[in-house]
Amino acid sequence: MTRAFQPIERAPAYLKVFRAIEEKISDGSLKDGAHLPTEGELCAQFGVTRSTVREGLRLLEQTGLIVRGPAKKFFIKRPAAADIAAAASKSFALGGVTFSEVFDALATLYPEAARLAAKRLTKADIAEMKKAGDSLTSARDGDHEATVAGAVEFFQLIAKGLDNRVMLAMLQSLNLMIGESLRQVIAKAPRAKDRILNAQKKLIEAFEARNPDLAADWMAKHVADLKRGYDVAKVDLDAAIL
Amino acid sequence: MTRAFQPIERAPAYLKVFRAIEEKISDGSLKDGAHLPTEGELCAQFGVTRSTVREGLRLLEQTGLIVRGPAKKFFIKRPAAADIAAAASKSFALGGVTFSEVFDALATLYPEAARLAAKRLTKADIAEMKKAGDSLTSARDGDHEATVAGAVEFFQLIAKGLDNRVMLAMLQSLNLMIGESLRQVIAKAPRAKDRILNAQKKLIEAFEARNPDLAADWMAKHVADLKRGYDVAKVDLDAAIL
DNA sequence: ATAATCTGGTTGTCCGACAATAGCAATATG
DNA sequence: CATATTGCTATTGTCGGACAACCAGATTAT
Repeated sequence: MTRAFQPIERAPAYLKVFRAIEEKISDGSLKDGAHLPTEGELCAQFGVTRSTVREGLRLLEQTGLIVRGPAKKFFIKRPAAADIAAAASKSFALGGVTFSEVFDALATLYPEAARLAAKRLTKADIAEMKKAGDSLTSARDGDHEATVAGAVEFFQLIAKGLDNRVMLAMLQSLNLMIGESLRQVIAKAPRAKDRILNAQKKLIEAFEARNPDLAADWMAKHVADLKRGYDVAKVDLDAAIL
Repeated sequence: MTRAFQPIERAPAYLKVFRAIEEKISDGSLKDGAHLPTEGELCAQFGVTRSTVREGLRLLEQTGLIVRGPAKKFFIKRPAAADIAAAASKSFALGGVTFSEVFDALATLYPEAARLAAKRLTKADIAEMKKAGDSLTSARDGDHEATVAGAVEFFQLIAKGLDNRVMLAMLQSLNLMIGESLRQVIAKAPRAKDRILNAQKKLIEAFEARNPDLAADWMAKHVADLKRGYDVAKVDLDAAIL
């Protein structure tokens, strides 16, 4: 039989509020940085009560499309790579992914990232890496926290230098997840800092020489080294991260 | 002056509700698949009103930690790779990433994914790929939708076969984002289907031969071919996806 | 036994209210 | 005059109660 009627779309009002605002953001009617009307104003426009509007706002809030500004007003914000990375890594953690999965991804992605980096990093990027390396060098030897920070910082700089928000978000989410385990490794592996510094030096050289293969190679070694660290530190690779 | 008092922690009640439930989920008190108490019950336990509880629930809902089951009850769900991928790709789209960024990531990740796949895919995985290939082969020639579906399906099977949820999520988010542009390419590139099928065949051979280098190589070609398709279809690589 | 109906519990939405808060203006203080 | 204090106002956060819509399961009718 021919269907004379389409099913009418039934969705809770709070969802419609959410979608309506999301739509306005994605099509550009609500520009990045603009602020949302007050709850009362939204009630009037949508013709629903504040409770309903507020439920919609909670959805937007959690999606990261709006952020609180001064005076508790909401401002439109298009999600940046860092937000996506943070949300993803949190979800991964809640989903119970293991160290081994994270490490696996790291070992797969980062050598290729390094390869790209050798082609794309600007002189300024490389200069920043050197500076970060210097500050790590001068850090007190037993300062594990500084070593972890330095190692992650280096990864971050590579990711940023790729000039690709998708890859940046992916690499950053790995960085976030690897942090804790790195802490354990560095605390227990005696010569970790020196080995990290050496790998960074070699990588920077490869970047400066614009030698993608060499960069990928050293990054692979760097990651493999980290892998050995896991064994030394007796990190259970099959355990869920955090 | 010495501070005698620490700032007392002030957070809206709805946020506390969210965090409390999130905490119970992540520490395992609320197991996957269990159902949340009714709103009324939660009100009683937290000592807040339904409006407040509901705002907290909206946050959980959007985070993907709870899903609606029968009778509109909420069930606990630890986020799966597919959820993370969907959320990430949506955020990327809202963030305005371009085709070129997505393609760039694709070109970087997938050859490595294929390399891993050659090592890890089970016979069953490969059999499934063959079957998918067969159904694509038998699809009507002008059926672009089936071709797109077949191409994406193949990518999905590789991603799944890696047995790594982190990589799965990343690859899936790329798959989601590439879908639309793939549609444009296939509609305009006359011999697209044949070339895709050929690449798939070669890849499957490499998988069966357990030859990682060969697999990576063919995947690189496959991706490069897609790249040419973009030129032919005159897709603006600097345009935002969707 | 199957279909139709009732029923209790739950969600979605509304209304109205009020305390807490933050920004801003008016005022007091030096 | 400049700065600190206070008061005002708009907005948010929370409350309580109310009711229709809805759904699963029990009950009744065919």
